[in-house]
Amino acid sequence: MAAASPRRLANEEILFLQGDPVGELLLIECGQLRLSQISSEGEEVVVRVFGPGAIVAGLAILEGRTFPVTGTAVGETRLLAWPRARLLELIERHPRLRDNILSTIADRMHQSLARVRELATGTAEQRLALALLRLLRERGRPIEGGILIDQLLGRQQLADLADTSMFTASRVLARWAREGLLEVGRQRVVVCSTRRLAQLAGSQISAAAP
Amino acid sequence: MAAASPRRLANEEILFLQGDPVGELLLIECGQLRLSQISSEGEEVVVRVFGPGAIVAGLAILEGRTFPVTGTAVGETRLLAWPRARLLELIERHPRLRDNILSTIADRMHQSLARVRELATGTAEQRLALALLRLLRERGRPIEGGILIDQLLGRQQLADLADTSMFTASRVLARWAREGLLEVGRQRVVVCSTRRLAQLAGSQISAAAP
DNA sequence: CGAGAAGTTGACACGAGTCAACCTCAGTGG
DNA sequence: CCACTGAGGTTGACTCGTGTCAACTTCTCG
Repeated sequence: MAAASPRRLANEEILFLQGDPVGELLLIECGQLRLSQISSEGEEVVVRVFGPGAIVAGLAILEGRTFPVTGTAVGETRLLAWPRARLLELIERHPRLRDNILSTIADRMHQSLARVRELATGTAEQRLALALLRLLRERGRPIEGGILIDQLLGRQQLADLADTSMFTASRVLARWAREGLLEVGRQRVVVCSTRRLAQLAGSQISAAAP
Repeated sequence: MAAASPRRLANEEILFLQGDPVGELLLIECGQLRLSQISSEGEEVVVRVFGPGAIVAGLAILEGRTFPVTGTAVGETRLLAWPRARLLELIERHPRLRDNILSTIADRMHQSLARVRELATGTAEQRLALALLRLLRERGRPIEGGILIDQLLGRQQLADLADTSMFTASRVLARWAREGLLEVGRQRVVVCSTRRLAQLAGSQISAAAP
C-alpha cells in the first residue's frame, strides 16, 4: 500500500485506451471502472465493470503488454497505482503476490468463458437475469421487501451489462415488475425473488413447444 | 520434453470434463482438441479448438484449479503431458518457462475478449468469415486457385466455430461460392480471396497464434 | 416553471434458428 | 458391378426474438 500512488477520476473519464501500453497495476478504491472493447465499426461492447477492491491490468503488466480494453470511470472513482518496476520488486520480495494476481486472472478467464457461452446460447432475458444476479452479489443491500442494488443503475447501463438494448431491458424489467419478481424505479432496482430470477437465468423451461 | 509422458486419443474421445481437477500440463503433438462449455440446458458451445503446438491447462495448473471447459479430441490426437509437481520443478529451474505459459494465457485472454465482442456485435456472416480466417492462419495450404484449409471440415464443425447453425453456414458458404470468394466441397473449403473475406469479417485482423 | 434526461410503449423489419423435404455422394455387401 | 444405405449437405417455408425508430410520459434539477 505504501508503494502506491493515488489517482482520481471524474465520471466518464477515460483512464486508458485499448492498445495503450500498460505501465501500472491498478486497484479500485471506490467508484467503478468500465472495461469495453470497440469493434471496427465503432460499436462499444462492455466487457466488464469492476468495483472497489478489484485489480485491473494484472496479467498485462506481468507480461509487459498493452491494454486489451478501454477503461472508463463510472461515477467519481479513486484508484491506487503501482508502477511496473515497483510491482516486480514487490513480487520478488513476496512471491505470494504473484499467485494472488494469477488467481484473479484465472477467475476472470472463467468468467470470460462463461460470458462467451451466455452470448452464444442465451436470450436477452437470461442475460439480464444474470446481470442482475451479479449486481446483487456485488452490491446487494437488503431492505424491506427485497434486496436493493445499491447504486445508480440506469436502463441503458443495465442493458450494456447484458449486451442488449435499453428498449429490451425496459420491456423485460416492466414484465418482471408486473409478475412481482422485482420493483423498478428510475435508476433503481429492488429484487424481490432472487430464486425466480436465478431460475430464469439458468434454465428456460416453461414455454417449450409440444 | 524428456520429462513428459505421451497420451493417445481416438476421435471424439473425451480427455477431461468441465470441473475436473487439473493434474497435468498438456501439449498437443498432432490432431486437435476441442474445448467447449456446456450450458445448464445441456447445449454445447465450442470455446476454441487447438491444434499442434498449443498448450492446454496452463493457467489452471499454475493455480491448482479445475478445468473451466470440457476437452474432446477431434480426429486421432497425440499429446504430451507433464504432471503438476514435475512442471513446478521445471519452472523452478527455468523461470522463463512460466513467462512462456503466461504469455499464451495473455494471448488467449485477448482472444476471449475479442470473441465476446464478436458475439455481442457481429452477424453470423462476420463470425463465419472470422472463423475461416483463423483456420487459414492455422492450417492454410496454398494450392492452385486459392488456399486450402488443410483438414476435414464439415459444415457443422464450421458452424460450431462460428457459433451459428449448420443451415446458416451452408447458406452463407453457398453464396460466397456463387460470388467467387471461395470454393466449397464435401468437408472441404478453398478460399480464393482472403482480402474480401477479411473485409466481410470487419477488418478485424488480430494477430497472435496459438 | 421550463428543459432535458430517463424511461415507456407500439409498430415494424430483419437476421437467423427450426423443420421438412430433398439431393448426392462414398462405402458396403450381395 | 450395381443397388442400397446413411451421412453430409442444400434449400425453401415458417417463426420468433430482438434491434430500431418514433412518439409519448414522467421525473429531476437548476
